[in-house]
Amino acid sequence: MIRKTTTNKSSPRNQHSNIWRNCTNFRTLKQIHALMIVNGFNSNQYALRELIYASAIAIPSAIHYAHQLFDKISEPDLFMWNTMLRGSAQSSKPSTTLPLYARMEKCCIKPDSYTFPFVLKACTRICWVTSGKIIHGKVVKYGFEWNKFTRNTLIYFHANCGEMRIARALFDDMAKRDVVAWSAMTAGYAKRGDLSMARRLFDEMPSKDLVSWNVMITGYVKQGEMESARELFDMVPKRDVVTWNAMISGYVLCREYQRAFEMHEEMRSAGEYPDEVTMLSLLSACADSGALDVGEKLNSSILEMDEGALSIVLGNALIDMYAKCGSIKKAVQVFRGMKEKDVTSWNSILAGLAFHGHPEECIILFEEMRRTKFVPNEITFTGVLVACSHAGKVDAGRGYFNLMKNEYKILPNIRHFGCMVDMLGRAGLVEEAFEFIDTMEIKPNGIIWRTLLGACKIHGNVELGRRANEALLKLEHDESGDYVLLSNIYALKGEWDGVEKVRKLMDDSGVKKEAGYSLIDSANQAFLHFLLDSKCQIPSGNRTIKSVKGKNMESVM
DNA sequence: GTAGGGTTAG
Repeated sequence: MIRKTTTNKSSPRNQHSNIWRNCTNFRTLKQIHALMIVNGFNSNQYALRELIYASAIAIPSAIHYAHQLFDKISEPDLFMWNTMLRGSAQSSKPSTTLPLYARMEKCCIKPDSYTFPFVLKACTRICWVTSGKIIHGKVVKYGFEWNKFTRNTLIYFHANCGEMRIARALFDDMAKRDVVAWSAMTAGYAKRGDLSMARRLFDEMPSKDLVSWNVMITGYVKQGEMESARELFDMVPKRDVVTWNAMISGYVLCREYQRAFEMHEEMRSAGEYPDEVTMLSLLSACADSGALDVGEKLNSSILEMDEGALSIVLGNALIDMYAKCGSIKKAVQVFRGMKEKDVTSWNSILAGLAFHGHPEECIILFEEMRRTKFVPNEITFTGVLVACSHAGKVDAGRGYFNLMKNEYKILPNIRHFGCMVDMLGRAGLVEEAFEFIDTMEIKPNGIIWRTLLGACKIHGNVELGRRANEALLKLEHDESGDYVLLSNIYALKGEWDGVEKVRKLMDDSGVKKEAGYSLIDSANQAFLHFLLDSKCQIPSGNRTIKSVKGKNMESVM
């Protein structure tokens, strides 16, 4: 048995209403909605409040439905607006919160003390610094800066987005600092890697609760300081699932998979139930270590949860785990069996096929994806281009590369270029690969030149090989002399693991990765106008959202 | 009906 992360919280009103108390899943929700329409309650304000609450908060998977319902309500009240903001902020798409708030302002609905904590939570989750600062201004304008909840959320926002000075000023200027404010500051220092400052706050806190302990433990875990984390873990007066998850994810991060698995056993013995997050950590441990047997057991546990309803994230993690453990058939089976999928589900299976010996199937499945509503992203194309490279399909690869740029407006990143160079090099088109590098909008990194160098060796092109080698040496001399030195030291000692680590470090940091851009859709126009109204400078025509590592980042304006 | 901690794809 594992417990689901999201609990179905009931509003006080729900407790008085049997029909809503029984509304615990999407199907029932739709039935109740149908009953409302049939019985003429679909314009009753209280019934609508319940309906919005159930779809936006109580049943997290229904948030999309909540948005559709909400759009049809002619004059939603403040409670409904706040409920929608709350639901959006905690959903998988927090970026929908700000356009919603902008619409609220446009409708001349005055916010109350509940409004801003939700909006700020969204800004924090997606690190929308500029928008969050504008919201901070609104908080002051409407006079909520002294509201305890709002102020704590503001501190958390600034601390989490790297503005420790602002967070500190807000914190110092508080009449009564509660444990939430202390924990927010501790988390902020820990996040920027200042563990000694974080620890000082943690030790100075007048009182600590479970969350403060978890914040400090997580701080150590994120910096790989597992010994300190363990020390606190042994000292903590009470543990919850988050405490266990922090430790498990820490051991996975520092590749101590066996310890992570042992922690999981220990956790169950202590009577704590794993949740979705525990499972995600453990599945990634299986994927990285090839522990198929453990992965299969986890799969069984997951299926016991919630009458076998598999969440999208867990389905995605299972696909990845099976693919990386060499069980590609099981990976496809999980993918096919998923009732709901997202773009990550497609990316997981496409990458699984591409990287584990099934490039043709990857390409076929990608064509299937294009026939669905799912829009591929930059990660999708990494998988597809790898598949073309491994299958030797040069024409298809060139086609998909252009499709990505022209149809989906995705700027190719260093991995995409790497795939193309690899593909051309493998096919013996070394000269074309060289010309291709010349056309790159971003500076080639070590991987690109090494790939080309390898191809030149195989195909016996001495002249181009020499040029690739020169470029590689120049790059390493210019940008990563220390890394090379370090790498050589490892190599001298025969520590090839170290060589690989340094090389990875070089390739990850040596090249400035350009962010991909995508257009804000028309639904977000209200948000744009909101930003413009807020005297935020946006150069004309620069209506962009940056997409970095799959996460939407707001424009830097 | 409000705030803080843990998370999957290259």
